[in-house]
Amino acid sequence: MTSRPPRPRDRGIPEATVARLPVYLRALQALQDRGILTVSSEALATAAGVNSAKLRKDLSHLGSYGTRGVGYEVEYLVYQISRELGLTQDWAVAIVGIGNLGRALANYGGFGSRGFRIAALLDADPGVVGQSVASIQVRHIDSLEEVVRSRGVSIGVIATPAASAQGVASRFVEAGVTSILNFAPVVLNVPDGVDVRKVDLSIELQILAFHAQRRADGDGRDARAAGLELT
Amino acid sequence: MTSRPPRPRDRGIPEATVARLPVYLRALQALQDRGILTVSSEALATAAGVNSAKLRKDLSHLGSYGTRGVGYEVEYLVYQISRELGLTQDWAVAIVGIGNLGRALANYGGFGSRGFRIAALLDADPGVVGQSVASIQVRHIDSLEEVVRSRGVSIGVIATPAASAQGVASRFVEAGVTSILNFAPVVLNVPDGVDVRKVDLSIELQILAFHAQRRADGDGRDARAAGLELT
DNA sequence: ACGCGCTTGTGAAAGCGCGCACAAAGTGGG
DNA sequence: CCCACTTTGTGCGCGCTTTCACAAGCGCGT
Ligand SMILES: NC(=O)c1ccc[n+]([C@@H]2O[C@H](COP(=O)([O-])OP(=O)(O)OC[C@H]3O[C@@H](n4cnc5c(N)ncnc54)[C@H](O)[C@@H]3O)[C@@H](O)[C@H]2O)c1
Ligand SMILES: NC(=O)c1ccc[n+]([C@@H]2O[C@H](COP(=O)([O-])OP(=O)(O)OC[C@H]3O[C@@H](n4cnc5c(N)ncnc54)[C@H](O)[C@@H]3O)[C@@H](O)[C@H]2O)c1
Repeated sequence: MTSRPPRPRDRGIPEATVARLPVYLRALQALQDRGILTVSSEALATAAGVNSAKLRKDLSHLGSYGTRGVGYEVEYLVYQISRELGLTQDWAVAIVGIGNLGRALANYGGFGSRGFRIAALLDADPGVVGQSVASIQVRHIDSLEEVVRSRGVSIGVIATPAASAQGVASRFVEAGVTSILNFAPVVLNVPDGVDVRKVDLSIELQILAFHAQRRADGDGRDARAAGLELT
Repeated sequence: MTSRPPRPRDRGIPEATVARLPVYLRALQALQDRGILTVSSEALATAAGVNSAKLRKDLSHLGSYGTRGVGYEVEYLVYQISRELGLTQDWAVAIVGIGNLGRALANYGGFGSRGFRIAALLDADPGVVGQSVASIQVRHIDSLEEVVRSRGVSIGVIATPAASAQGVASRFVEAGVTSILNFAPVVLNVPDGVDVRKVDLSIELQILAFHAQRRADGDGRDARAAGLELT
């Protein structure tokens, strides 16, 4: 739709690379904690569980931050990746649906450490509203628009039952939230320009089951399909 | 590798297709609940949030189950996909680490409905062991091997802190579990033949942040990069 | 019986991502 | 100063994935 040829700027980092940057970042921070100052692509790739050429190509998209013959300076790379991912600013997150999963998310300490701050918890159940979860008062879903505006919420997390998810998503969008993380097992319908990511545990299990079944079938008929037989 | 002629259906289903089959399955079951008997690729694709040509190609990997001019019979397709994914048998799942997340998973009702049965809960904390979560007694991690054997566990879920995850994974593998779903933010090291899938909420948020920042940058300097400005 | 409209199944092309392999660039020792 | 060694950055080919486009197939109405 928008013109592609007349856009010489190469701001486009491949999606696959973006998905791996957080993994590199975590590995780098682990190295930093151990007092390590520089790291080679080979070592970092091993820590991140990827091929070293892929790692180098990924990093090359952010610029040339390595030194040939030496490697990458850990601290500088942490900063560059953080900046590229937008983690140098802090992001206000609102969680809707404070049930089993919503509570676990609210109580999870690992978010705040990376620039994400839980700014609000919302639920529709009068029995839940008013409760204090992880030192945050749960507010009623009707105040979503007000909360988004007043707290500057830019990321919405949906942890409601599937039936309510689309409604919540629409309200998020209307309130101006353009980034949504959805845990409900439904396909959300949102306008262009709104970014939705889905986490679906059930799908992950089904994919595991598929491969497990295939291994089992193969063992029966084909015998040497996989290098199993551990112990 | 294996002979082509004596194998009517090609056993190799592309990975990308496998990842989408559960989505189709869920959409089909929603249609089934509404009493709909047949569906076109176009309608099902919309419900699943994909391109219709992609859906048809995906389904063609399982065989020719559609009728030209009509579409697909919902019930038959549900059966075929379920069978292909291995959901016609039931899978015993063990969850290790009964903290915030482990409890949410244990209390989640959506697993049982698709062939997955929570067979055991395990933890290392003496204060947690013995507790009853979702009507299941939490057992000590030391009994992992025994539990895996006696309950026929084939899928292991890791919801422990990152520091313990590799150890738990190794014990799962040694006990014969070849499918692992990992929620801890670490790269697990396992032998060939063991299938590990990772769910990392923190990474999802970081990817959202990246795109959100890019949109914000574009709006400031470039103005018409995305079709935002809702309402 | 036949033709019309609808929908599937699939070639073909384009796009994207991965990993090999190597030249370029830097380091350190002599 | 030079040479041997290390490690980055990337050109290139390959295979997987997506999408287009259309012939073949099916049902229905006449
Ligand atoms: N618990 C898990 O481990 C798990 C695993 C996979 C998927 N999920 C999905 O995550 C979602 C939440 O699961 P859960 O186990 O926490 O469910 P839950 O029933 O425990 O909690 C849902 C919460 O959402 C609230 N809610 C319902 N409608 C709402 C609305 N319109 N606005 C605001 N709040 C509303 C309810 O009051 C409740 O507190 C579900 O869609 C589920 O399928 C959960
Ligand atoms: N809670 C969340 O929403 C969330 C979000 C993203 C990631 N995670 C990840 O999921 C994991 C669990 O998170 P949580 O919030 O439930 O943590 P938690 O601390 O609440 O629970 C961890 C549980 O694991 C048990 N445990 C520790 N070591 C063990 C071992 N060796 N064997 C068996 N059990 C052991 C602990 O006793 C505890 O009960 C962590 O790795 C976390 O990073 C959690």
